[in-house]
Amino acid sequence: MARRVTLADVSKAAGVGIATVSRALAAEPHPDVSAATRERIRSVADELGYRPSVTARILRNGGYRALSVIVPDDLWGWWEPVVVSAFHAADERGYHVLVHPIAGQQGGAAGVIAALANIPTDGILIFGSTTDPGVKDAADALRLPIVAIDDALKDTILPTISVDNVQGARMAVEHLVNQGRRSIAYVGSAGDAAFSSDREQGYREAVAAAGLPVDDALVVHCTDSENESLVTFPEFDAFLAAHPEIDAIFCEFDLMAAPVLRTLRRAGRTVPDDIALIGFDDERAAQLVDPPLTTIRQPYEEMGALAVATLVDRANTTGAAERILVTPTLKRRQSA
Amino acid sequence: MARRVTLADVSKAAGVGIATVSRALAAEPHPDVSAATRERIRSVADELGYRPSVTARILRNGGYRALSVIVPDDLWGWWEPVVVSAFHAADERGYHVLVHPIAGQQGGAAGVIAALANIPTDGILIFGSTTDPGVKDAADALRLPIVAIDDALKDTILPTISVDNVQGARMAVEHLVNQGRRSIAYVGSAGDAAFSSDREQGYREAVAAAGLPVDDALVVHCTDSENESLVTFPEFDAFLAAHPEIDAIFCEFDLMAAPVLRTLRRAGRTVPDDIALIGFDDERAAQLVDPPLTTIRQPYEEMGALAVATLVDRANTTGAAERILVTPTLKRRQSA
DNA sequence: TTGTATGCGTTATCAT
DNA sequence: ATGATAACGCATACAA
Repeated sequence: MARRVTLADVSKAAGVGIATVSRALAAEPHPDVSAATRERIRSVADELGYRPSVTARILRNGGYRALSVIVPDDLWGWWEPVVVSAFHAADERGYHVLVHPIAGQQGGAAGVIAALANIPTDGILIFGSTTDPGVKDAADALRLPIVAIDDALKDTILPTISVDNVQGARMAVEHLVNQGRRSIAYVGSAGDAAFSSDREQGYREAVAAAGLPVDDALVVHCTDSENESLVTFPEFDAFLAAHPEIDAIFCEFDLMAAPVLRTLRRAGRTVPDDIALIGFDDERAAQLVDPPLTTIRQPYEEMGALAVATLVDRANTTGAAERILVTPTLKRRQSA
Repeated sequence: MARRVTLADVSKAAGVGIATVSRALAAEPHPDVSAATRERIRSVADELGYRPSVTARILRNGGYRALSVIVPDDLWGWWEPVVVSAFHAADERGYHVLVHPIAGQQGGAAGVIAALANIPTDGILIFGSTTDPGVKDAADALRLPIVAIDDALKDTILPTISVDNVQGARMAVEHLVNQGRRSIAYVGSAGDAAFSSDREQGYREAVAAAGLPVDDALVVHCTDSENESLVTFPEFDAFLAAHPEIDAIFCEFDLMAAPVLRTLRRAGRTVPDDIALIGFDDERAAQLVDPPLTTIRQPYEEMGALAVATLVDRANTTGAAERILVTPTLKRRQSA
């Protein structure tokens, strides 16, 4: 691997001073370098294959700012709009944005953060903070401010931005009630994620608030299959058979709607005429299922901007592990 | 914004030489610095909030290598596995990987590349190279090697890695034929992308090779709706009504299968019993539709690794604008 | 118009 | 065990 070509090399080859070369090659050429020498220097630089050292430039000029976004292996598509809005917010503040997929890297999220030691960056935005305290430790070791976007954890060890899941669930059920639905089922996951219990709680609150009976029998928990071949949820299959009277379903998140819809279809039930269906998240899957899914949308744009603002403004502060809640909106499509 | 704390600051505050501080704070502390002074220096550094300058470190030590991956606004999920494999391939060679979403940045892809002038990077991997010659110009201006992953363009101005679309389409049709299907329709897009004509060509070749009549009437081109509310393709609705006799469909890409399946369902046709359906790409959508889609999978892992290899090995070569074809595989699910 | 010298923050070499 | 100093590659203030 040949040594890199520097200004000194070009200057020597062109028989001029280093400073002249620097001036001639600047992005907007210095006005007081003669056109003749500039052309000559340029061609020499070309010949030698000169490439300026971004690193040296940064060291000399200062002012390089970057934020690192750490994204999980799955959920791609979920966080796309968040990253985009984070980009814009960072841009406005003169920050670059680096995206680092965890993607099976050594040590998971904490490992990725540790690797940031060798990358110029000034802050970390991480999706789905795990319970792993190593994440916080790794960030602390680098003295980098960190904020998470996550609603899966009950106890945050990081400053965290989350959607208000209870409120979103209430909005979903209220929409169903407004459509005249009276027997509303809840289809949730079996896990113990915070968003899971929050959404179920919101469902219960809204059902009660509508003056409808809160019936535990109308709450189904489905187990997520490990492999992709999951076509329907056995739990929901059984539930629907036992409760043909329901006229609406609130799915804990959009992805669950795909298997649920398959079951409904096989049972000859129509959506939304027979049974209305509403999801949560408004991710890609919502547009792919049939019919397109009415859902509760997380305010992704706001979340990204908020994360960057928190990160930058907090750069010199100690970041308390508080949770910032943002408000979801109803996205109406055709399933309810 | 306070000036950054440097080694000199710590050294002054601790009353020791700069070198000692450097040694004490090194990742694996130098053995010949006394434990006492090390502890003292550490606590002083802590107090002052010292953060090493990655930039200065790089300048001094050299050896920093990075590759930039430029990803399009849509298609997230499509390129995820490619990026992941690129990560591993880059890692093996000691390269970092930076991901840059285009995400409405000034000047599109070319603008993103131009902005790389201020980011330490040694090569560019771009998804879906556009016809924009500005992309190549921008990369050339930075003297950065660039390779594209794309199968939409006929004439490549960049070294490009593509899946063999003709072969993939043939594989799809052959699979259908092997299932005993005899009246196979082609549902494609109306655009003039290279993959579009290639896949249609592969379809025609395979139909002919199977001794089946190649009937233009069995080829439908559907117009992509701009807004997301596209539920079915009017062109396909009409086609199905006119050709109830078909027993199989090859969709140009997975995403088209969602609207097609809706039409089929409304017409009371069952998949795969009545009509078999096969897609192309094996992206997320394939697993969400009902039934899960049998499809032709692009070898994403291979593509990412190949791109990195090309980039790194080509670093000092002139990159000819050749096209490297990779072979797809059949991914069997339930629609055919 | 062009050249010389300095400093950006590190680490490594050489002294001490 | 620790300190002074050179060098990484660049851009600029200052001289010429």
